Amino acid sequence: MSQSLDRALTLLTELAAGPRTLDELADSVDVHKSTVLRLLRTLESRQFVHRTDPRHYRLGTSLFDLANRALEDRDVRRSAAPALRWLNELTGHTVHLASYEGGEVVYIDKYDGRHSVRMYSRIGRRAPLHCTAVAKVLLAELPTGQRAEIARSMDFPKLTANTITTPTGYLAELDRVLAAGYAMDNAEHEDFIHCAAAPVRGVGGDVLAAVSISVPRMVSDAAGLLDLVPDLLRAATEASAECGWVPDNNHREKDG
Amino acid sequence: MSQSLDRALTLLTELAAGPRTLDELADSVDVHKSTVLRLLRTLESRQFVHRTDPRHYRLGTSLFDLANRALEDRDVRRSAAPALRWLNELTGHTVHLASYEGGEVVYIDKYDGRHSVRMYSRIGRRAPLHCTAVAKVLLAELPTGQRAEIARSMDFPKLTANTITTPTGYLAELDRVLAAGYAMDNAEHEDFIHCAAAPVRGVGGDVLAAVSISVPRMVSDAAGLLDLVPDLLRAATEASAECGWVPDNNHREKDG
DNA sequence: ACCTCCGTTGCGTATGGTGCAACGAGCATT
DNA sequence: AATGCTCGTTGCACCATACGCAACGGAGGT
Repeated sequence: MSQSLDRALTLLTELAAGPRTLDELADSVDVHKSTVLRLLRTLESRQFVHRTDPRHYRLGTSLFDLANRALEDRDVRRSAAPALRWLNELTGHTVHLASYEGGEVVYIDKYDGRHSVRMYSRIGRRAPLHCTAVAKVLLAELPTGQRAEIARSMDFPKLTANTITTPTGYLAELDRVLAAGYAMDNAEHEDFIHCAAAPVRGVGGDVLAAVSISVPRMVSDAAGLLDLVPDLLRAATEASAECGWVPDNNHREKDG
Repeated sequence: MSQSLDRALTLLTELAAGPRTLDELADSVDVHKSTVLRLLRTLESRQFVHRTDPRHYRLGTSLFDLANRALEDRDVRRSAAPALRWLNELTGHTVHLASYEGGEVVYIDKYDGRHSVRMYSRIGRRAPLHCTAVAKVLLAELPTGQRAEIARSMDFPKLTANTITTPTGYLAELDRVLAAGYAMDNAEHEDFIHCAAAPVRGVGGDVLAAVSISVPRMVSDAAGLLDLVPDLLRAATEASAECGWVPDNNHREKDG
């Protein structure tokens, strides 16, 4: 494990929170500032960081370039984009695309809704597993053993009155999602927002990603959210088709 | 300058182009694969890279998180978003936001148009200085000496029939931009697209960013593009207002 | 004009990163 | 089913490299 690289990554993470001075960075990594200076110089030469004035560093252009290049290469993202956009324009609500990788659920695309509500999400941000509709969709079709494993090792911080707080409760919820073909987040993450999510499938029928729609509770109640589910499913189906999915037969029996 | 860090950054850049195996990466950095393996492990432990299967690495979630977090913190971007969105929905064309930093012009936001034309741009990507409307806007108001300096050190690859290929031609163009208050890219970058761009100003009246609108030539000719300029300027003005700009008096005289 | 605060530099040291070579798992080929 | 290949992985010994220290110098404030 490379020490200097690890420190540099810490620096980048720190810089993501906003511009920093050399001293501040040295404190946060807890090494001598000359060391930090060298790392910063290397990062700067590759334009991963950038100094705005002599005393402040911030993240540089290479980082944005890299991240967005990689995002664009995600086939799901590109293929799903038109359907997401359609859903967003049709309903006016915020639409997300998330995928499961490396044990985490990550937002890989986002279309802001017309209601200017403050939303916790951001492209690249990790979504909590226990209280988001996208996570439920993405985990629901994993093998039963793996699901149980994940549920056991998860945290269940209670974020609202409705948050599911136990592994068993969560596994039961995943079963409901599996049966319904879509997932709900009944204000389990934030008090004022509820969501619905549906799977985007690839060639083999496996879940590549999850589309979700987030609606302020002030704008519509549970019934109103349910009314949007057909549109959500239509967008998800269209996105799946773009990803090569062929809806030959139902695949719900295949679970062992 | 840190050797291992530098190598790691090369690895990240390489991975941005798509998934790679250990050997491929070792070749591209030209070091022993065991060394690459260690670097990758460090990157993996911080989730900057992620292995999809035992043999392939790709960029990980931290990178997306970092980049987009930093992007969101850009005040210009957040402040300009509503105006850009408005312009995008009104015209149906692709809208960009770009800023000048560290000697480069970088796209920091993008709203896709309804015409599905292939566009060279991407958030985080660097825009060529000599043939894009955004670059012209961002460079136009720099001090004359700095402008000349930049023009001298620039490259002028001829990309289309209309590309400006000389420093003097470019400086003359910047003067036109300064006088007009907006910039055009008359298919100087790509044969089939032309653009117009206008400045977004901050409290002091200085140019924080540039908004641009890109239109396929198949859809509208030069006159048609000009017709869009008032809308473009309106969006830019609105974005500027959000950034704290107060249009007290014209500041065109202030140039020395 | 002084002082302080911080970024910067040179240098000696030993830590941490490197390449080597051998191992082993997974896959394809016969 | 057995063999050979490819490619990721591990342990080890060496020395290059990244580290901390301490002294320097410039900018900004009082």
